[in-house]
Amino acid sequence: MPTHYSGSETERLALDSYIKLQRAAETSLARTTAHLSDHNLTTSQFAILEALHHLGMLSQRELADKVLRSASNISIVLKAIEKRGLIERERDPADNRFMQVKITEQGRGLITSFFGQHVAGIVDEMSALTADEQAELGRLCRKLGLRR
Amino acid sequence: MPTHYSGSETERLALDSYIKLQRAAETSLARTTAHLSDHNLTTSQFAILEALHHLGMLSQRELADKVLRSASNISIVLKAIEKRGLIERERDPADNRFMQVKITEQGRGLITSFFGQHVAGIVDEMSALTADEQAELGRLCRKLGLRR
DNA sequence: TAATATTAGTTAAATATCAAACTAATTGAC
DNA sequence: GTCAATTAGTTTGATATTTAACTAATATTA
Repeated sequence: MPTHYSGSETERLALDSYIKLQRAAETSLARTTAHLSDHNLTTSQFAILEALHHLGMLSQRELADKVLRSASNISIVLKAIEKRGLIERERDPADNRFMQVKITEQGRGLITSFFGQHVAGIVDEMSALTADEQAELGRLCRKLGLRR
Repeated sequence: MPTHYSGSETERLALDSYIKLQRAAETSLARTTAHLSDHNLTTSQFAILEALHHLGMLSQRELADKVLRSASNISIVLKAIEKRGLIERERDPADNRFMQVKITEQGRGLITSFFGQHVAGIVDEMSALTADEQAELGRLCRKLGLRR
């Protein structure tokens, strides 16, 4: 017979809010990124292109920190979108360890071609909550994320 | 020159709460599952074992629905933990399409050996928020996740 | 300045992930 | 009752992801 979890009220509350947070983030992400395959982009590729589009030239280290991925992961995803001509990179002359990564005109064209719809999808997704609720969700998530 | 996003207030609010939700979920997940490697378990393997531990015997389809993964993914992750003796499965005699997947004593022993610490880690993680805030976060996430 | 430590990036090996194509079993429609 | 449609699960091919081991470049320090 399976034993269902039954701890203190504190535990139940923490586990319940934790799992709801994970579920909401996962389903919202899935719904708002489903359209990316129409442009032959993965979520990871899009995240990198978006960062480069909005922030300009970045090193791979900075990119890794922005999108919360390992350096090796960035290396591999960049290789794919570089081959496709969406980004380009070269060594920093001032410090040859660094790569200077930037989005190409083609990459910028691709992003801008659907960025409006992408944002509209996120606005629609979040419209399940009122403006006050969205603000409160943001506040709670920031407080949780900034922990430690 | 990078152009930073600047849309309506509605858009800014939606994008801001959306990205904070994604960030909080990702960092909380990373922090609360970091210890799993001590037991040679991946997050996916743990999610499946946990579901089987708490819910008893499940088909692979049910398991896929529980952990929000594709059927093919379940198939592959189960193969790994089956080889390790943590789960076992056999065809359902009543309907030979179904597999009946269940956790083994060894699997149950492994889970129970650290489940207390796992829960404690989640409680600690969520303790960045007050009880009222956790309840509100849960409510907002549920409302968002149940969308449509 | 020479040895050491740190940092950026790549590669390798392992697992995860999905969609699509597939097999096998059951259900439904006629 | 037979054939079509559906459902469960597996395999394949592609990309993602991490850690660890590695190379190359810069910084530190003695």
